[in-house]
Amino acid sequence: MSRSRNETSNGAGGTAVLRRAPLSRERVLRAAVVLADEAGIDSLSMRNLAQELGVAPMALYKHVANKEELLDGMVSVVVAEIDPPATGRDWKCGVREMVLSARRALLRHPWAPQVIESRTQAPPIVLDYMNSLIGMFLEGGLSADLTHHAMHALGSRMWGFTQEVFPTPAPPADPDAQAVMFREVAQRYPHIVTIATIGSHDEGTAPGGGCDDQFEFEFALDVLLDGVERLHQKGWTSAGRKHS
Amino acid sequence: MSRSRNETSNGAGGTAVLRRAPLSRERVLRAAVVLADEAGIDSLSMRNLAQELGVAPMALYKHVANKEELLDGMVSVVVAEIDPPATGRDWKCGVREMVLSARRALLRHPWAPQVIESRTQAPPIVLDYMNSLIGMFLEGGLSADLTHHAMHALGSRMWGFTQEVFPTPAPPADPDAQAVMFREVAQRYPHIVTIATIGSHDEGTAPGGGCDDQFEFEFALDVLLDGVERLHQKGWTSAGRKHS
DNA sequence: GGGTGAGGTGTACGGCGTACACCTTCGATA
DNA sequence: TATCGAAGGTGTACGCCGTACACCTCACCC
Repeated sequence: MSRSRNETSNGAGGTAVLRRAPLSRERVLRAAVVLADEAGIDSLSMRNLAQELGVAPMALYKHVANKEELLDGMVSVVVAEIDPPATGRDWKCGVREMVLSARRALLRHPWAPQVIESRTQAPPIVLDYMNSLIGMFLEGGLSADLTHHAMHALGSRMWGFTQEVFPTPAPPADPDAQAVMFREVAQRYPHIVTIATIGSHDEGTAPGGGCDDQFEFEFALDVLLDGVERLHQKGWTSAGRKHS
Repeated sequence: MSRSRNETSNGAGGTAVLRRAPLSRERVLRAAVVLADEAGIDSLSMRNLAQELGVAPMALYKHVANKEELLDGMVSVVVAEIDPPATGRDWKCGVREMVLSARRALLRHPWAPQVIESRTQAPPIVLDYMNSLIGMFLEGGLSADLTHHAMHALGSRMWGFTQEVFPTPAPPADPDAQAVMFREVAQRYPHIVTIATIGSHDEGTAPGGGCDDQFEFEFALDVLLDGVERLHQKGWTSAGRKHS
């Protein structure tokens, strides 16, 4: 409808006449990230994304091969947001800092863990990230052997998230039903109730009511890094342990 | 077609005339597990499962509310395969043994990790499992506080798997292309190549060629358990660390 | 000025989960 | 023994999904 002359000649070339902002892989990926951020990953269908961009669904396939590649691209966008750590630090601090930066990026995109775990190929930028993490271990003096296993031990935590399997069920709204359920739960799962009701002073009624995710994450990360450090200091090699 | 008298009166009641084995929640769940085991989780659609059972798709909905509940049930079937550890052991051995039993169960059902991670509610048997894990920590003398964080730190590893994000890409078949790619990879990701080519003596050509998953799992599990044990011996509490 | 290739469109196909109305069967009850 | 109601199974249909394929348009270049 309203395509005025004003939209013309917007760049160095000086000859482009744009009816609408032209699609590009970049634009598609960014729109996908925004859509997933705002509407949830379940709302990210090729059709929805196309609509968001004011374009026919099939137009997207001129810029991404298929939905899998779209998801790969979205992961790349997120990983590109991870900051490299300040240089010249202790390897443990460096790794810690970088992983926590990854975590900050992931928290901005709640869909990312799930999508990352579903990938079957690592995009190049993802390998770059892993490469620099490994580099920090190696430059810190850890053996390639120990570094290898440390990376495996980090697992998904190197992306800044811990898959929280079976998230806490929300307690029922009705206070009576809540009391009944609490009694039943306490009887069948006494240990769960024991550990769930310490620390969460505000909300002691439901298992795991108020965990501090950030604290849990750093706790686990530090246990791992401290453990690896200790093994390093002991001169650990996998040979001595392989069949014990 | 061929429903003979031979199929009648097959049980205690003595009056049942069966045209085919009757459906039941139990049968549906077990068939779903078998189908997922054999054909992969992607082949598990309500339609496929119904066909496998010789039944119309909608018949399944008389036994499970919807596909989510079907998946919940399948997880329950797998978790039921986990053996409780021998009693009277050190807490660390007990936990270790039980987690490794969980791992054995999971390895029999390769689809399980993915399905477990997609659950939003824990079925009762899953809570039973967590409850008994927690019980072992507590009976071992660990504080509820430390146990709580230890469980979080275990994360998905308490189910016997480590989500291997970005699995190793398969090297190209063509040996020439393989050599070229290896050079490129070594240039861009030197650290990855460094840690990938140690230890895997048979297959040193591709990153991460031949990792021993079981070893990696136990390594990480032991780092965590040892770390927790050390904190326990030091009388660790979360209070001292919460804002350091 | 005609050809070319990149980018966008429209239609259609086969799959999915499942709502809904329906039919059959069978045990419990009047 | 007649009736009824519930439990279990069926068939159809709807609205999603990813995407193959043929087509159109139009800027650009020889």
